[in-house]
Amino acid sequence: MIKVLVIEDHEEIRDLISYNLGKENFETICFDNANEGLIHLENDDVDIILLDLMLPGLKGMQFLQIVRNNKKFSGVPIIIISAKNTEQDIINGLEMGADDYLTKPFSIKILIAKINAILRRNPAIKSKIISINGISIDTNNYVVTVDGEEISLTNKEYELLQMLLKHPKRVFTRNQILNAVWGYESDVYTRTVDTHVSSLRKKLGEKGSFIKSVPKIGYRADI
Amino acid sequence: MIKVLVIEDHEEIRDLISYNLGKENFETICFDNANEGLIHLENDDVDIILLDLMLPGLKGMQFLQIVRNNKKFSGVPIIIISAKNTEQDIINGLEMGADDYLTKPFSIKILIAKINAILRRNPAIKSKIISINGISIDTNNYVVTVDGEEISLTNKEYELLQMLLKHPKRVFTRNQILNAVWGYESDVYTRTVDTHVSSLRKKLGEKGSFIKSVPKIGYRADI
DNA sequence: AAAAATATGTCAATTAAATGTAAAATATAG
DNA sequence: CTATATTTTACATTTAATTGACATATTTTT
Repeated sequence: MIKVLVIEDHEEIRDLISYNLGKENFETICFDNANEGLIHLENDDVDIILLDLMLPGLKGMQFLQIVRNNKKFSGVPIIIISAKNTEQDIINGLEMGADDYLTKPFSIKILIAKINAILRRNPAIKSKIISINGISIDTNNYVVTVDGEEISLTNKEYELLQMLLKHPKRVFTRNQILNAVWGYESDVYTRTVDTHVSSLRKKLGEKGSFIKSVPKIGYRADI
Repeated sequence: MIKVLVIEDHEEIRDLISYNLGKENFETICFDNANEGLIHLENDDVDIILLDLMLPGLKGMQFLQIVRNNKKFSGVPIIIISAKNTEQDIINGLEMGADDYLTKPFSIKILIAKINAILRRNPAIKSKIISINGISIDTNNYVVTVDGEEISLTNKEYELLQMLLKHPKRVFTRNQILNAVWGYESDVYTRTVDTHVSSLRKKLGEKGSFIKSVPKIGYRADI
């Protein structure tokens, strides 16, 4: 699902955007200020940002500048939605790094068409990276690194690792793991999981010990 | 120099655009009809297209459709500049594949800012030669060289190589490759990809080994 | 606390599955 | 019609997954 970060201090506009994008199957995350938006951006990847300029606290243009100067986020498309509608306002916004600029009042349908046009051109290939405690999984590229060193995992090992790390601390039974990694109809021997856990631990080296067995139940990532 | 193809039947507007873009160091190629624009596109690569909709002969929307359905040009950004200014006109234009839509009368400065915003996001448009590790692809001329020696690839091999090298390290599934190289409606057997990988590796000689298979997933350029 | 019962760890052999590639069949271009 | 490119087929090769055996660890019972 496409995640849209909305930074807009007017509640009615936030609700309007949220409601209409929701109908188009976008997931919206809304904030009434840029500071919180920035924090969210640190913690969760988003696909596109809708940004108001006149905000309390951190101003929209400052937010834009921070995001564009940060390597990690600089690829995220940004559409400015603002009541500032002079030629110079628009030029400033675009030159500062916005991908498009809509002036208020705006048509929600045009907004949606513009979001789609931008996403069409930048297929959300942003790498979803799960990274905990020195182990990171680039889920787009199937690349796993331990302390920066790439290690090579087989498909089952990879899927298993991903499952465990997506919910650290949570205990999974062998059957849950079989269902998730092997598929529901598979009639594989439960203990096959153990073999894969074993080889996964081995490949992870020292870090492998974070995979704890929970006797009589299954395994969990104690990390 | 960035080449801008302008398709606009009003001479004053063509001149206005041409003059102002010239000052910004763009090269403009202007036509008063879409047919000639299309022929030009066939013969010379352009970086971005400015398109009027109400034209004599081939209409702007038809032009847009032709360009977007043609694999060779579908990546070229298009900004529509039109007097058609209803919400539905704009939505149609964007949904048909335009990257932006300016309504007349328009600000030339905003136009320039928008062109820059679009080009900023598609840097690949500017660099037409991909060159990594002794393998280089001149995407203007469809020429591939390995250590300076030109090699001859078939079209599918060429497209495949280009796809892999545009995103080194990234893993592509066989289906992603099929969609990108063969097109969405193609009903070609997945393993055909393998055959082409094989012949591509062979033609690349020693360097061919950079194409790594990722078991159960697909291929990637490990380069 | 020791012994018995049960569970997990891991190696090595086996089985299964995916990839590599040559060559035949088909399609396309000139 | 011929040459070339593309797709499919078939089989060889490689790689991964699974199982069984036994060692080690943990839990339960006495």
